[in-house]
Amino acid sequence: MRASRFFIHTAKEAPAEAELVSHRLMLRAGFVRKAAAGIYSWLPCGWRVARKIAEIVREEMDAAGCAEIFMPAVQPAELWRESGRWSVYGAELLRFSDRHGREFCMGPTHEEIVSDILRAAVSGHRQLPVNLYQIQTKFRDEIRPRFGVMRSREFIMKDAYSFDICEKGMRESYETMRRAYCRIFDRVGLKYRMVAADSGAIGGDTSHEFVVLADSGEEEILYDKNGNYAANAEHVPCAANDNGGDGNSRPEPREEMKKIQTPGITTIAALHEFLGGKTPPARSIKTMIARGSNGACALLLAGDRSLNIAKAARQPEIGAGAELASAEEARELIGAGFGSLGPVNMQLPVVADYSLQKSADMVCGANEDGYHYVGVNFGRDCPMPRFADLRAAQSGDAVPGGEGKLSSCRGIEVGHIFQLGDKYSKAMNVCAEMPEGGARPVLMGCYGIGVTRIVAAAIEQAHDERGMIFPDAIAPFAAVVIPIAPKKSGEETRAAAEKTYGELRAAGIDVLLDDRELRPGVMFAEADLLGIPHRIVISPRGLQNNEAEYKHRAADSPENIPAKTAAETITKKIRSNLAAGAGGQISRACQTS
RNA sequence: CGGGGUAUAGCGCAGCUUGGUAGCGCGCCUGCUUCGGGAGCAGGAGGUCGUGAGUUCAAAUCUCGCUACCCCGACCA
Repeated sequence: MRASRFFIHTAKEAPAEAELVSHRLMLRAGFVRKAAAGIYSWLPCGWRVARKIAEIVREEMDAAGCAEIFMPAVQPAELWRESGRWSVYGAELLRFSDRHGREFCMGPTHEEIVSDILRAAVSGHRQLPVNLYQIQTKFRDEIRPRFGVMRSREFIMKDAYSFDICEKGMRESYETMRRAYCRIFDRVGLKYRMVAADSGAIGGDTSHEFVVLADSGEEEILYDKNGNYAANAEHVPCAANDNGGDGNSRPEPREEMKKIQTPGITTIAALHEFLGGKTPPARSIKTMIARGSNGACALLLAGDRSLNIAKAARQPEIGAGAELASAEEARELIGAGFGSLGPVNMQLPVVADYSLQKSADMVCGANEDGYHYVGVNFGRDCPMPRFADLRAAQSGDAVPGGEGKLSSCRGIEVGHIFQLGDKYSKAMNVCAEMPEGGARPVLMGCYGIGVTRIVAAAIEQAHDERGMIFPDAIAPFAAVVIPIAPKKSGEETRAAAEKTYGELRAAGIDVLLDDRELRPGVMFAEADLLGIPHRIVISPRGLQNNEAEYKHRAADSPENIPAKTAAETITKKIRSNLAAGAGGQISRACQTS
């Protein structure tokens, strides 16, 4: 591609609205242009990156035995009513009507449509298994779109759906996808981890997330440095024998329970200070009121720990749809506000986190505004609560089922694979005649990759003050040839640049020739901003010694190489980089559970 | 959805307090010079000041409504 005929519009300044690095750089580099909140046009440079990612995904999905289809972005309400999701999905589903008043939505995902396709086409087990995928625009009406294409409302996603007749088959399909995903992210060239996303109601590996490592990521990952464990922090179980804090130190009560006046004290930190620092937050009882389908319940945690609401939902006292009660509800149920609650004389059922199991002489609210109890002990001053795993795991907790402590890092979710079982096939009657006779719902899996989000994640992961730094496989161009050729005396330089450019093209390298005859500084700045990994500069000065200058985007300084064989040299580098990503050997990032 | 903020040329901003018919930088166009890290000089194009109403002789500026966008919050008692 010749820069003179391409569409490169960069800016020195980014619009004020962008605060995330990737968003700023994408706007400065002219990757995208916003059309509305969370809705973007993809301009040529950005689109090249997105396309390259999509193409890698496509190749690996095809190689894994999936068949590409293309489903409608606009979907009829009737299918969503059939699956039950029309009423469940909420405001994130963008709904509208056509001229006849028929209801539709913009697809946030495609289980309904693909199920409808399957039930029409498949009737017997001999036609399965099948795995269909598409690369499509999705729409989710996010409450608050932000970070550019990282959390946009309209985005491009690869979604695949597998259909099997038995659980073993579903697991095999899942495993095939897991491996394909590892190959995809290896090839894309990013640092990532596959992490457990659900410890499993069904048991086993039912869901994995693929997370690109970046400090600005919204997901927290907890992992074992020895590589035996990695999971989304939200899904890390805390074991019964891991009590955290200083909870192991005082098994026997030493103090009598006393009620003390604590005017205006409603936080653990304020209480700690009020008590003169004597009772650490770990021995303060944090009492929260949660309710779900089964009722309301008081949850107790060590004061230095946080609740994981999903874990609360697993308690029989609470049940599905668990939410924390509002301050008004708490007052109605208990008669005291937040910060003054506690297990002593608590009318609601009580469940305590393991973090309190070995604590004695604790502090808690007195269920009366302005009062706390000190010297509280379970079993003596209030009934011994049932202990359960309620808290959010954090760095320093024990590795589940293993040795040592968890470490923490941040990442961006770019892929997620699930075993769905018969949830949709049952609701939508996707059945197949089984080998043993009789029709049964088929078992599904679904597998997503955020194509456009990967663009932002890649930039988030690798950039410097001058701009983006792309891996070879997804850079807008793998290489750029820059002639430094003054209008009057640059004939020879231009010719040499053309020659190198031609040779690179002939070798199949995706190369940009910057033939715009701009000042060198401008061309360098743009090449750096765009993150083009390999740069060859041809100058009159170099040509006198038969040399070209080569610099990798991430390198500190350039090196001189023979001009004659410059194209060959770069071709070799790029080919070896691409081969390393597609090496067949799945990277270590994928070997954690 | 609650709170806060912003809206002036393609982008970044000033002007608004104290009303008088719009300006700066980047970018764009023309010319000359320059040519290894976002050039210099000279000339030029480009704006219904988000939108609707109101106040006024006069509104970017004051008042009210609307819309869009951004930020914070919407689980830690």
